[in-house]
Amino acid sequence: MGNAKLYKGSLSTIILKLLNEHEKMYGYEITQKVKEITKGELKITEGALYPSLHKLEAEGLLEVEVLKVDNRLRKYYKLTEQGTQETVNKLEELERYIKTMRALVNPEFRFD
Amino acid sequence: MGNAKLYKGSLSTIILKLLNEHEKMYGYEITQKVKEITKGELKITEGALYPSLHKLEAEGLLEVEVLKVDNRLRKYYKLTEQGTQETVNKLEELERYIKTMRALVNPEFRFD
DNA sequence: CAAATATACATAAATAAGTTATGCATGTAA
DNA sequence: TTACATGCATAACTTATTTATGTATATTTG
Repeated sequence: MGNAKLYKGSLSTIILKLLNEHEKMYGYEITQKVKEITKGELKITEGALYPSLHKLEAEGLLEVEVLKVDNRLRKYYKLTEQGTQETVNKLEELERYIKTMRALVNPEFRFD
Repeated sequence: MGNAKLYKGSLSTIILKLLNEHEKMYGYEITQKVKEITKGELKITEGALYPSLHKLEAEGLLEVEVLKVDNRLRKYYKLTEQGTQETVNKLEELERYIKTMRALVNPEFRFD
């Protein structure tokens, strides 16, 4: 991903959340959506995206439907039930991560 | 580190920030301080910590002073001037990361 | 009309940052 | 005397990326 090393580990969270919001998306669409939402801050590379999608599918979190649109292939992904559950977990993990990092880095946020 | 994969990439930020706050710390002390501040949420493993400290030193961000306390060795690390500057950068990166992730994951936080 | 750019997928080699396991040494508590 | 805490270190392995390619079609641009 474009810039900071911090994004390492957050790609699957991003994918799951976008699919949670959009019901059905294909790979290229995901890269564009992320670029748009983040105003170019984050650019997902294909070398990261496609293996990640395949892994999520293999884990049973996503299911695929291949369509031909304008004579081009598109593989649409959507959340399985398990995927929807895992999305909740990943989002909780992200919030916990952010809280923990704030506590570490921002002394006035420290837990009581 | 203990739990989520999200912490990957944030160790150097944590180390630099703690040294920014404490002037001078040794490795074991850092692991304990992190455990304390995060209430056990985050446990830094030695296999991650020591290589990271060595790398930061090699990059000129930290300098070392070896002391013998209670007949045991301690390697105290402190920020160099460059290290202080890099701390600012890392903290900015962290804030930018958090903002970007919030925009992605929390639609009501999306940028205008 | 040719060339570049956008759309759409994919994979392989290399890199980075961790985990897990292990090793050494001293001191203290059970 | 055995376990646990303090204190450092490294090597082998794993995982998630980056970088570099490859294929193919569609559209824009000079």
